[in-house]
Amino acid sequence: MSTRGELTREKILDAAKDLVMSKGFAGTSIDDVLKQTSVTKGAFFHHFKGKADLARQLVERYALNDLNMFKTMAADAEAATSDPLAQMLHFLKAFEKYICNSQDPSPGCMYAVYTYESMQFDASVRDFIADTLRQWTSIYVRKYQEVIDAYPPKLEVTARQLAELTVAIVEGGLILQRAYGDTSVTCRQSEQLRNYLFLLFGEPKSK
Amino acid sequence: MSTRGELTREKILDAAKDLVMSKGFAGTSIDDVLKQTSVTKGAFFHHFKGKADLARQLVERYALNDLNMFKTMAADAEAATSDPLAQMLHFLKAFEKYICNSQDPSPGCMYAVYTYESMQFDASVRDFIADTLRQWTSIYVRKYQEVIDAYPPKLEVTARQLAELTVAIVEGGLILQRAYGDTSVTCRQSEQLRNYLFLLFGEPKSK
DNA sequence: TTGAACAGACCGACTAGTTGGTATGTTTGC
DNA sequence: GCAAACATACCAACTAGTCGGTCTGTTCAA
Repeated sequence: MSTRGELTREKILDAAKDLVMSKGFAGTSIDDVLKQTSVTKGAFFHHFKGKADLARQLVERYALNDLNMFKTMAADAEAATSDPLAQMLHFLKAFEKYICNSQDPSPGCMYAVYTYESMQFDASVRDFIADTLRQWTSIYVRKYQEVIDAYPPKLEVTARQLAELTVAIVEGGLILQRAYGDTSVTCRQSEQLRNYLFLLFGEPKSK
Repeated sequence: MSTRGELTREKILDAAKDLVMSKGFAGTSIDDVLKQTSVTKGAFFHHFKGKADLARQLVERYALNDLNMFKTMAADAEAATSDPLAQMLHFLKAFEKYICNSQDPSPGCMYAVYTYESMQFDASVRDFIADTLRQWTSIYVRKYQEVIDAYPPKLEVTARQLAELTVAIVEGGLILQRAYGDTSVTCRQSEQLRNYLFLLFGEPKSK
């Protein structure tokens, strides 16, 4: 699988990810990527049809990695306990651990980058982002529905509201984290979400 | 105050804001702004030293408007009631009304744009964003501290945590809102925050 | 075993258009 | 008349993208 060509393609995508994350997509030129990777123009255009193709491949790879990590964490939580609320809390704690232990000083979300430069990209890329984000929330929706079914909430809430809130808190946390240069912000937001869930649903019955 | 020159300067900033919000800063060229405004290059460089200066003036004006609106809403809430919790809820509802009634299909936060293209800008602009965001949260911190002092929270929380959560929920909500093209997302997030505050502090004693 | 045929990976000079920015002149309102 | 406000022509650097060619490894028939 990791032929020579595949290796350079990955190298390009890795560098592009870092550059896009710090300067945005429009702010990153192909020459920037080439300089960073010592890859030549010919090689670049051998692997990518153009800059738009780079954009697409970049976000598609990101989404794949992202959903994989997400699903691994979810499976982890499901293996640890059968109680939906305990699973959710387990998942959130795992996420907090991951974010806090990341040595990246200014991490961020690729979807957010693309969303705030949305008009740069053609509709299919925008749709892909929206779909991925929807897919992401819909997994949360299912989980939260199980929680709501098992634990009558103290206030009327829908699974969708909680799912969107979960995603929004992470996205918002990452922005503050980047702006402040404080790596612990997103963690603290996630803790607050757990607080909210505790107040809504109480303690999980079984550990 | 609104001399002829001031008018074109405002016209440029207005157009630049729209463009930057939809394509990002690096994705917006000076020529784009000129085309949109029918202003000539000479006029542009008469009012702005360069693109970096446009960036600074843009975000400074945004911060000014933003903080003004924020303070107006806060003063409104303080005029309506003297109870800190009731003030906070009043403020959040006013904010929700403002966001929901905005006809802008894909609004967003200029700070978020700049934060995700941060390496485009020099350190002073980045610091300005961080300072403004800090100023924003610190007003929340003071308010939440009053709430905590008056209403013993059901869980141990700091005013800072709640303040950051408030900002994060809005920032995250705006991203989802843009990505989905759904104008009601941020509102719903804010409602969830009010839910959390209700569970933490209960009903305000006085309306 | 060898060498012709082929294919994927890569090179880097080149181009047409765009970029931010400047230099110089003209208009406008007081 | 004078300064702020604006217009126009221009430039050098950079941009994405092209294109003819090379290098390296594999396949396969003789």
